[in-house]
Amino acid sequence: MQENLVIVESPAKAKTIEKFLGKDFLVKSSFGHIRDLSKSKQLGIDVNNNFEPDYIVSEDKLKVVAELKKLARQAKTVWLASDEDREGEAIAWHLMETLKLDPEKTKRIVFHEITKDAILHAVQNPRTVDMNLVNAQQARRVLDRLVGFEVSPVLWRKVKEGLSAGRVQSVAVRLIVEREREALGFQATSSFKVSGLFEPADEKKFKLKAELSEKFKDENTAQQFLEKCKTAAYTVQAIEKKPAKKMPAPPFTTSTLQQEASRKHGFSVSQTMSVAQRLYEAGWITYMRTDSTNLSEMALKSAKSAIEQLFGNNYSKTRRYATKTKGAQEAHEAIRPTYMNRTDIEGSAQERKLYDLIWKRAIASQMAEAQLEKTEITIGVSTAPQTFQACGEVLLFDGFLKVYMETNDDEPEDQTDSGLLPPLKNNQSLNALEITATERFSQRPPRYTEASLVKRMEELGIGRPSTYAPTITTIINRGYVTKEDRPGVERKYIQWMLQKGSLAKKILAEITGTEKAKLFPSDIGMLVNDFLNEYFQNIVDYGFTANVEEEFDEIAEGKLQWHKMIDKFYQPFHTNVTETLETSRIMNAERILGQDPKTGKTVSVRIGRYGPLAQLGEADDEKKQFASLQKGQLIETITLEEALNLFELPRAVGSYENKEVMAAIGRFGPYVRIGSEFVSLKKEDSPYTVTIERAIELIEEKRTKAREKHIKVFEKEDIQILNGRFGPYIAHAGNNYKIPKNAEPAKLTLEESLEIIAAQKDKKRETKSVKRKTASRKS
DNA sequence: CAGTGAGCGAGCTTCCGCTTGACTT
Repeated sequence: MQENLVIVESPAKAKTIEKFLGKDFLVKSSFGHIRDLSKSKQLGIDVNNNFEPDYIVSEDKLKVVAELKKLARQAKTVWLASDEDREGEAIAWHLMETLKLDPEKTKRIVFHEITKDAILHAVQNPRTVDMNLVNAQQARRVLDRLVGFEVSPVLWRKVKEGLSAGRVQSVAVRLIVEREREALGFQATSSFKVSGLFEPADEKKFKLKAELSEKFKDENTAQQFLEKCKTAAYTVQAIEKKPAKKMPAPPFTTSTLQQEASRKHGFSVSQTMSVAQRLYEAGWITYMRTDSTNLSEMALKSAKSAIEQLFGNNYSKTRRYATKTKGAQEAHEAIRPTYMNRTDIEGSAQERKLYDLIWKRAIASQMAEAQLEKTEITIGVSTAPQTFQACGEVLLFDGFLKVYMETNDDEPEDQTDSGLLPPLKNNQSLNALEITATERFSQRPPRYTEASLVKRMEELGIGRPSTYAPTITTIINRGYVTKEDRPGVERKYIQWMLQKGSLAKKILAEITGTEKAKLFPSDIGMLVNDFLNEYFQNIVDYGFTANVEEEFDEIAEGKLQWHKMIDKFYQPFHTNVTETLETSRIMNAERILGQDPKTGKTVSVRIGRYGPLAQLGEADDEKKQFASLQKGQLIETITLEEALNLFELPRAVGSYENKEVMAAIGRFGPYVRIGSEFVSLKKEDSPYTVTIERAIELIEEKRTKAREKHIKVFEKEDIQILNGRFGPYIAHAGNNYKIPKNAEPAKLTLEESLEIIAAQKDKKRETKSVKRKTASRKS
């Protein structure tokens, strides 16, 4: 039995460290926190006794704790090596308490990078658990419990059961609700942008595109300008050349990795995290939950040599990045490849894509800046004071751009023409081939993507790298927010063009406002947000976390007692909770839309037991009718006309096979129903107008498809050859198997089918064991 | 899978952060 027991937070880290420490050390993992506030009592906190927390070992940690307890008893020295931040220090303290460790034989150590030197150095410089830091964590934990467990029940009483509120999630919802209202209230304004296509008057070798320095507010002034252009002479007034440079971005943190993986590969935030987790466990990258942009000295060195080898000495430039993020704890390095010279890895397509991104970003961060030359040419118009500008950019030295360029959140609408500009001289005269004035609209604020929400949360200091993805899941699960696509709408715009001396107007169309995988608030999300804003303004204040963080810092420095800080917060907060329970009304977001012109009955919308609904008739009307609001409709914005339309469904379409055919909109979109048979409508059909002929066509189409579904069945062996969405496949014992390309599905024999199944089962097992192998070899 | 919307009023829901599998579609 080893004399030394080292406890870290993650099992992958344990494996790595064990290699460095050698035989005398046994390295184990606590798998994160081992204790938490109890839930059995009211709050898990005694608010009348200095907020004494009631900690219990979490259900899923009982086994780990039992094992660690046993090993700790057998060890001479226990080394607590959890992260050097608030949470890590608390984990160390909870281990002390729970494992009943003897302070005499317990040592607290920390290291910032996982290298042999750093770890040996840590072992030689042990300290004791920092109670101030632990107390800062207790304050954080207790505050979050108090807020979450006192405000949520208010929502159950006043809004709807099962709802939740919290310091982090409620602000995340607020961001989304406010952005939605900005978008809904947005009024686009338009202006006219003028561009010209020129060529030299003497030699017609090349063409040059340039833009007018001024935008015109309306069509009239734009048109007037074009009139002036009819008789104008154009000359080059100035050519200006300026050197410029571009700097690489710092290496990834959790939040920036989530943003780039989303922009470059369309990964969701949780997808990025689970792929990164696999890369970490296989030993390809450093820890993926970090807020630090720092790279270890070893990483800097190996990046330098990798860059020099791959691109040459002039491409390398060692850079150290300071972390600017509010509330960053910096217990880890930035996310980077374990081996900087490893340009590619084995793994799934997703793993390789994400690794590639991490490698490029880390390498680029240690490369020279790009050198550019920017050129700006000004073209004068003899009949008007405005000038045209052409901008060009020439790359003199690519530097870090050789491997990586960060993308932007706000996709610019028109690309500025970059590249080499043609050789022109001052005072050279030009001909205008065409001059166009195009109507352009101001951009509506875009809805948040998961990743852009994380970015905003990080800016506000709300949430931590380990909680960004789970927070998004929570607000979606509570029904506050949905992630969806919304189609754009067609918008007309005007274009005037001057060509060969004559002016012509065109009306063109573009699609605008398309949203893909964006976050939209639901009615309940908006209602809860409004409720919290009214009664718990301080909790959903954007500065709330930042303010309490300052106090947590004071606690960590030993300048403030944690229960005093909590007491100062709790007294007014709790009074507010009690008063709100007594005074606030039950909220259902009811809106009266007006009267139904046909019946004169009142039309209203509100949140009911199963979600938002429209109601025709007053509450005491015995014949009142209900209809659910449809996807994308909000109580806040629905019109009387739209609400009345909801009562048109379900609609009797006609009859077929002596049965009535109905059309309606369900959870999965518009459908027609005959008996208990449901058939989805196609994009071009509408449940309001679909005819019986069309309905029959759709029903028969579906029936034919269902008949064709079964290509072949071997009943005895439970094997079916089926036609699926992605083509034919084999179904057996609850699993599906691909049919090889060279095989003909209809002609497959039982033996061949069994072979296919067996072969693919083997493959599955193989890939699993390969993964396990790489994991144990590398980490 | 495609609905519901009133009501006895039981007994339940809920937070944030630190970790990794064990689950299902």
